[in-house]
Amino acid sequence: MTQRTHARRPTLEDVARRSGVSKSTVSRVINGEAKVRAEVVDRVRGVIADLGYVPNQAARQLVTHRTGAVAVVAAQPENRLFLDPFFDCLLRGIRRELARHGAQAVLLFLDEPDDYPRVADYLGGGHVDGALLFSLRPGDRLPEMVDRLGLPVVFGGRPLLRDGDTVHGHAYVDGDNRGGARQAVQHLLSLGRRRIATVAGPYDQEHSAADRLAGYRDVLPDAPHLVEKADYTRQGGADAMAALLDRGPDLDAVFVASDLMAAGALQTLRERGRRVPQDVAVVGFDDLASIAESTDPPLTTVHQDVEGMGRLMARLLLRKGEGVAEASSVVVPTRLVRRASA
Amino acid sequence: MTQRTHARRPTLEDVARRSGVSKSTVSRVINGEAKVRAEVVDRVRGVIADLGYVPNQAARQLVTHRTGAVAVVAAQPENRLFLDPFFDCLLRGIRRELARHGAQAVLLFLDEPDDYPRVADYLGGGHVDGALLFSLRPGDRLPEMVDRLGLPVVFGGRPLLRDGDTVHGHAYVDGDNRGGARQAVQHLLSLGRRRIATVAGPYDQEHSAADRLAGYRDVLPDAPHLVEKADYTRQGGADAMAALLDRGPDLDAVFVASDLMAAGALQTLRERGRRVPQDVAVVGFDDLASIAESTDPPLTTVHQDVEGMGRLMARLLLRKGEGVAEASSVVVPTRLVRRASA
DNA sequence: CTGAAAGCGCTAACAC
DNA sequence: GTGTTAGCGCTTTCAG
Repeated sequence: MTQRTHARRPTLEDVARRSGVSKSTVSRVINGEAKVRAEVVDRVRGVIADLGYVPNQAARQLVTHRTGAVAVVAAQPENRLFLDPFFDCLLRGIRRELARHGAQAVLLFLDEPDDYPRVADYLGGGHVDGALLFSLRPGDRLPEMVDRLGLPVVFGGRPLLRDGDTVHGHAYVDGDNRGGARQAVQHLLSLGRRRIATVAGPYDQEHSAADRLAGYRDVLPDAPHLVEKADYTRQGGADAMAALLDRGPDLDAVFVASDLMAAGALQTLRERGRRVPQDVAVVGFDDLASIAESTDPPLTTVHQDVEGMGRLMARLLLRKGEGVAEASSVVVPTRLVRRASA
Repeated sequence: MTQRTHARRPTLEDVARRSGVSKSTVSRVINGEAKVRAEVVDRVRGVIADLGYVPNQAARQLVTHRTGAVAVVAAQPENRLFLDPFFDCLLRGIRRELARHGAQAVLLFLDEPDDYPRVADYLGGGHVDGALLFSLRPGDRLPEMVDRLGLPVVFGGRPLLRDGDTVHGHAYVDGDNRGGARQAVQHLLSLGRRRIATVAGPYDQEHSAADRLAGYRDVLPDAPHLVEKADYTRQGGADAMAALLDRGPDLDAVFVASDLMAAGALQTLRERGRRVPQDVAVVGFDDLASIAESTDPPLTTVHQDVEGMGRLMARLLLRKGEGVAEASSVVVPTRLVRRASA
């Protein structure tokens, strides 16, 4: 004898009847069309409020083909995403820009293999007007799944495919990872440092990491490379720094491929009694205020406008949804921000 | 002259025509109903694959009133959520349980005031079958908005209302914050500690923090309380610990209301040259593996089955959606996990 | 400015 | 087993 709690929700028809007008008129009021008498508008609005009427999106969607929602899909390997302020910042940019256009961002996670078909169904089911895709593993099958659905998509970071090549026709937004890394290493060089090591990101997994490492190599073409790979986490950075010190005790500078890892590296350096920047100069990457400004010493790092990148992604997607030809990809420039660590 | 990229997507009708059966039959095949000849099933399946047909959820939803999606809504004050493994863990539990039932979790953030109406519209628009609500500020208006929509809802943590009272009839899942805090402080007492301080959470903002502080007071009814409030962040914990040491240099134990803050507190203690646990015993709260097991020394802390709480929330919501009477709220027990810090 | 009518794509009785 | 028939709640021509 359990009783359903909610009565039938009021429909457009109910509102129409109560206001003594037709459904069309109510619809016009709701959608803010101009050609309705002010008096009628008020009456209808009143009834809507009275009844607590909320439009049924499914019905509306069925005819307009628009949902007002955009999916942000992120693979979440080993919690990385959640603990990295980078994503937080990017997401904020996305949300703000979408909000400006009245669209709701909904975040989906890709975690276990089972998630793929469900997420693909969701994306294909017309729940959203488009999707922003992130941190997919190389060769991830989601891009093609989404392709087949004909859903507008923009990638965060240049997508890495199975064959190591970039998808054609897929719009993406990325920072200038290689150029930024060059700036960082050149700066260290200009400081007179000669034994410059690097803590790289997971360059076999992510383009950004591979590109930053390439930038390091660009500037130091024949130096004996002192490279240690980490996983973009703070702890990973700390461990990699330790390994670097073991392998090259005489290093006098290090380019760390993310601020979060750099924070870890600084901690290791402190524990090992190296002064920063006197003994070892450190440059990070990202310039996330929450990290770079509060490390000890504050971090010299490569700045990316992360929130701006998020906004840009949203804007590209929205434009794509409007059927504007090929939304082109964009690479956002970086610049070095000097603080105390180098 | 921009051209829409995608042709009209195939509909159920198209599939029916191509397979030489009626729409109903195709519908039956799709929804896995038994009473269809195997031969027909195969044929229809073939056509579906050929055409790349994907059901239009809006249409389906319009008649079934089900979406297969559940919203997880979280206020995200000052990035806290994203940087706290607690939420990560909870969310994992939620996602796993929902996935088991074939439902997709979609995460929405409440950040700026503008977000409220949009999120309320989204929730009320029939995009989801229910919502899981988190970390709302006291007196948050979302609960009533959602109430009016008649959307099934379960809260994470006992909801704090404007008048400081708990909503009636709202299901919630919470840890035994007060009891857990008592266990922690009693443990410190049993260790022979007598000057027991506490780093509290934002007790004016969150029930969990208020309850944990109450538990501390329960055990130490007349001791001179050494309480410092922080904001559930690592840095906040570090700062609060410093303040505590300034105010009570002779303290010999501290109960810190979250593992993340405890990690910060340990760092401060180390910097101030206090040995843990010899000089100061430390107990945390949450028992998040990613933190508690990797601090130095490993953290003695109050264990909560966070992932389990997430699963439970999902289960309660699903049950509610099925119209099962009042899904009751549940308080999950805690237990002390001894490691090296106390 | 407003109303009538025709769907959008799907499911669910109900017949056959 | 399978087809027929109504809608679900909304927007959108098209008349008036």
